Amino acid sequence: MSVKPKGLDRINAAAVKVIGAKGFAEATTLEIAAAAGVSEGLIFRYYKTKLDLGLALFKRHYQEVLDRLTQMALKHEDPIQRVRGVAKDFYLWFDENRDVAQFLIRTHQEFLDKTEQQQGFMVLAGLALKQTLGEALFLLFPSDIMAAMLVGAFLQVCVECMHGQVKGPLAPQMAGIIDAITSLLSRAAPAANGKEAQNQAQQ
Amino acid sequence: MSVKPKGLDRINAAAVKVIGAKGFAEATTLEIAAAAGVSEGLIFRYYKTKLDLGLALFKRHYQEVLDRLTQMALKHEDPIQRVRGVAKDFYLWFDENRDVAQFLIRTHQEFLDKTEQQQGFMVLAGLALKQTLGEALFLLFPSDIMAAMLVGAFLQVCVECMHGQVKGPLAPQMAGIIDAITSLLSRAAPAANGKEAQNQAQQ
Amino acid sequence: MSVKPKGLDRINAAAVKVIGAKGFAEATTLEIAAAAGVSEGLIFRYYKTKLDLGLALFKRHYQEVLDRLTQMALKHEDPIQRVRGVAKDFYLWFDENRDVAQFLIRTHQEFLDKTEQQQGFMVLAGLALKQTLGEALFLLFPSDIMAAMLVGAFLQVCVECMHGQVKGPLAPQMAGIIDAITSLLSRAAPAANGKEAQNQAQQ
Amino acid sequence: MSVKPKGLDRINAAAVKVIGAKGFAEATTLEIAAAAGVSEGLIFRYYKTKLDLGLALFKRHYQEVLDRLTQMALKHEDPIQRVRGVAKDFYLWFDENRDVAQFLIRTHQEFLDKTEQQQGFMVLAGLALKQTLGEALFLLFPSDIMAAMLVGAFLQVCVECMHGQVKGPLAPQMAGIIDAITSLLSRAAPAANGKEAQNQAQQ
DNA sequence: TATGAATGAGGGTTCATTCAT
DNA sequence: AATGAATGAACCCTCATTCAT
Repeated sequence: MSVKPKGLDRINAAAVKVIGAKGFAEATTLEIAAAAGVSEGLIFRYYKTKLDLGLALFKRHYQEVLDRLTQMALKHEDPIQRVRGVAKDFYLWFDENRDVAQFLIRTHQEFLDKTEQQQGFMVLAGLALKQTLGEALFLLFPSDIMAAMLVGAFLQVCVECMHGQVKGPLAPQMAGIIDAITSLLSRAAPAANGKEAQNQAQQ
Repeated sequence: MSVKPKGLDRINAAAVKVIGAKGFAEATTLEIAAAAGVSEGLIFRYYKTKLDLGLALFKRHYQEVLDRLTQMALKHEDPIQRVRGVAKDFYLWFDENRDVAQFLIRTHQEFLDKTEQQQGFMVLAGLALKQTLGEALFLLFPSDIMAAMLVGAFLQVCVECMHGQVKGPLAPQMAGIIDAITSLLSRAAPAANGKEAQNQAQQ
Repeated sequence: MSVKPKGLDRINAAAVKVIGAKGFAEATTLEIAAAAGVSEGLIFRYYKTKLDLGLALFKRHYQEVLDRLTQMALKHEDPIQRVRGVAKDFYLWFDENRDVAQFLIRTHQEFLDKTEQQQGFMVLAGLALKQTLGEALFLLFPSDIMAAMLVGAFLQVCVECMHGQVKGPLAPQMAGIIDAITSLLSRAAPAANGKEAQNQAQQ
Repeated sequence: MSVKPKGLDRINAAAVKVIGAKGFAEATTLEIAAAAGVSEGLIFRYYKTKLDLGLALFKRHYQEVLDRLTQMALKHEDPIQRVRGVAKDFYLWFDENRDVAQFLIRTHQEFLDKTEQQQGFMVLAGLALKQTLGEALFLLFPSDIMAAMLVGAFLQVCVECMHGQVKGPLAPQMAGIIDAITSLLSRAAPAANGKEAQNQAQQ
């Protein structure tokens, strides 16, 4: 088993912090090196290019959070409880890993295109929606759009928090909202299926 | 017969398109000039700085869309109808002004801070929520978070559309969803009632 | 006789003022045009290049002041009186033509090299020295150095005035000094001739 | 055996030479880099700005020469001897440091304003005049004008030398002139007297 | 492994000069 | 005679990347 060099860890942590704070393009390698307390050249011993660095970190942490949320999803049998658990855990993760979260949220739009990653977030959200509300809903509304709205609603709270428009730890504030939504879903799920027939008739 | 637009107009159009496609930092003035079919130097006759160009374009178009949505909001007395009208018009605008929409959505996070603009979107969303669901809701849940979720849900659809995850014109696809949501709101909001449902059914 | 176009005059005056204030390199054609109240392009109807403009103006005004001082020199028979008259008139000219004076003083180092002008100032000063103190002096001291010192002493006062280190109209302040110097010269001239013999002996 | 100077040193030397030869505005960073035998970008590792480079070099060398002349002044008790020593040393310095001298003389007018430097030359000259000729003189003539004339007389010789109007090393040529002037001063100043003349004659 | 001096391609910006009107 | 939009060369400056040590 290889001994992980100390320099690399510091570079990675610094890169996540700096890129998360300023965006990938605005973050300079000099700045990252300074934040890591190493020389600029050392970065290129571990990564061939700056993009390599960004991409590697993105893949790793994106996979991490995906794994964590998947793990959490497996703890609940009931689809609605599953959504509730995952959503709450997501904000717990956000509060505990602000640096990584900020990094991922700031970069995922530009990095997702450059990765083989299967657009995990959206797919996951679509899956959750299907399981929660039933397949039937998607005969009515396009699943990709529904997934986008779901993801957007939860993500935007983080974005506003990153920009200081929303304060403090999110998990406690979101807990009540998530409870309310899931309880709404419990009642809406059968209703949606009922309404579906009506709406389809109207079209 | 359209008059061939010259100089400034072509620069503005090209800047909106290029910056919208690649982001502000990644868009180069040379690229913008090439897209406009003019020399690079000409840009700086009209704008002191690249940032000036971006900011000026942002302010103008951001104000335009805000005005348009405000205008649309005034057409409806009933808060829920207002939300419905504005939401639908928003996607109409998005479909008709893809370039501008893409530009605004890509840049608003970084440019809003550099403007005196009153963070219009979030404030507007918060206001709409208050009027629609009643003040009472905000004793339960923080208004800024609710506004963020609302904005995020509607905006993310555009974002996914920009990235090709969601296809085609959005207005037709969103119409049904917006109707469903507003009808859901009618039942959720105690202030609004059956006649809303009637109205929707009549359309 | 050709009618002098009004545009040209305004350009010339503006150029003298702007170049005199900021130096040739720092003055832009746009600025000159703006100060003249004409379009930038018009400058190039009258002058092929910016350097042309500067050089033409320099030659004209340099010749003017040289002529004026020469004229003044002719009014006095006695060499010492001649120096006194010319020196006093020089500062009168400076006070009355601040713009032109500033222009000439700021540009003469760089423009003199680019002209066929016979380095008029230095030659004139050398001539004046010879006439005033006698040829004999130059067996002792190199005439070009003496001329440089003389010119430098009188010019530097103008320079400091231009930079605000010396205040107000110069002519009144210099009158007394010039009188003192010429009266000193009257007494020194024979003395210098006397000392010359001694010094030559020592070498 | 001289150690081959690297990086910063070569840039500094090249900048002094190029700026001294062409003036600050006309000297380009590319030219300076070429003269130093380094890449253009390296300049900006050591100086944030071209102006920074010019100003830093100016401050350093201006202080150096001021210190040197002050040092020299302290070696003489008698004011007139002091002036004589400083003046002669000034031209010695000029001959030995042509590059730096040319740089300082060409730039001091524009750089002195941008520095906290206390306008050293003029103040020094004023001080020297007071000590040499006595305060009484300044009841007659404004001290700033007298200082300007003194500085101008000595500086202009350098300027003409820089422009090739005056040839060769200046120190030997100026020695006699400085002696003559100081001996003239001895007779003009009531405080100083015959023993000065004696001292000079003995040399 | 680690440094940091050095590079060079490319970006934003300025400005004298041209040209259609 | 006069305009001012348009050009393009050249400038200052940034920064990812390389390399000798």
